[in-house]
Amino acid sequence: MINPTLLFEALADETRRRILALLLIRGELCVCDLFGVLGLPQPKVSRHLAVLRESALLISRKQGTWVHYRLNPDMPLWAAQILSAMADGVARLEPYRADKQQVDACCGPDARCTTPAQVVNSK
Amino acid sequence: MINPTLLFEALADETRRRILALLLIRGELCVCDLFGVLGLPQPKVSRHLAVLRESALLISRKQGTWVHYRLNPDMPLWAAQILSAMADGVARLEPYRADKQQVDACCGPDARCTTPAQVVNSK
DNA sequence: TGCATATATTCGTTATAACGAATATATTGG
DNA sequence: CCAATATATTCGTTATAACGAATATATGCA
Repeated sequence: MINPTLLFEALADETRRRILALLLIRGELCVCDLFGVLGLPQPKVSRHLAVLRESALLISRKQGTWVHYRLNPDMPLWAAQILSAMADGVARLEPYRADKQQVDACCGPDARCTTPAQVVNSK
Repeated sequence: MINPTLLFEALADETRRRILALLLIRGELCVCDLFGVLGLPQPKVSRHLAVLRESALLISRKQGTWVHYRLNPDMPLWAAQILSAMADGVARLEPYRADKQQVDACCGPDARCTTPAQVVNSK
């Protein structure tokens, strides 16, 4: 299901690595959280999310107007190992480190975000 | 020393993944072995080897007119894990599978090649 | 020195991918 | 239905990267 060529093309872009690194920490984030934390224009983030979806690294879940992205849970071991090692490799570098602090500050250090979408979900 | 951006840009090209996968199996190969096994023009392979050298994934060792390439032994764990997982991901796919058979046929299933260079070395 | 072999590099072209700006779609609530 | 919000897509442009062909370099040997 996951193809090495698509996976490595996806990982060749820093914005996409930042998104993946955030989702490895967070589990799930909506588009507005992502472009808020990354400080990038929404269409840019949306296009990169489309690439990650097409490479089968991410899946999306639509809830009202919000779309939540998370890692594809049906990922082969080798692919999950690559993402995990990538996260190790970037953890101490900018802008990844700032991204992590940003998402912790915005949503707290725990697994789940308290974004508008999450507030809605919890009602 | 190894930088995630350069690493993932290097891995985004299939020829470079084929080279890395062969070196993970073989340990060390010279340029003539590589372009022989890959069935690609020598200048093309040489340019891709330069990219892999500049990304610090490979180091080269010159012996006479031959240049031997191998994985950089001073690679951080996360980078080595990515290469290892990449090899797992491609092992059953073409052209990687055929490359492995080709290099085994040409050099025997053991760690060292019996290329012209190797023959010279053993004298 | 001169030739042959192994490897590297340059050059001009072409394909690919990222971008900003603008716009489209879709869902919710009044 | 209309307005507001969240997300996605299109379009034209620009930057990047890969390519084939040709050439350069460097080493070994007669």
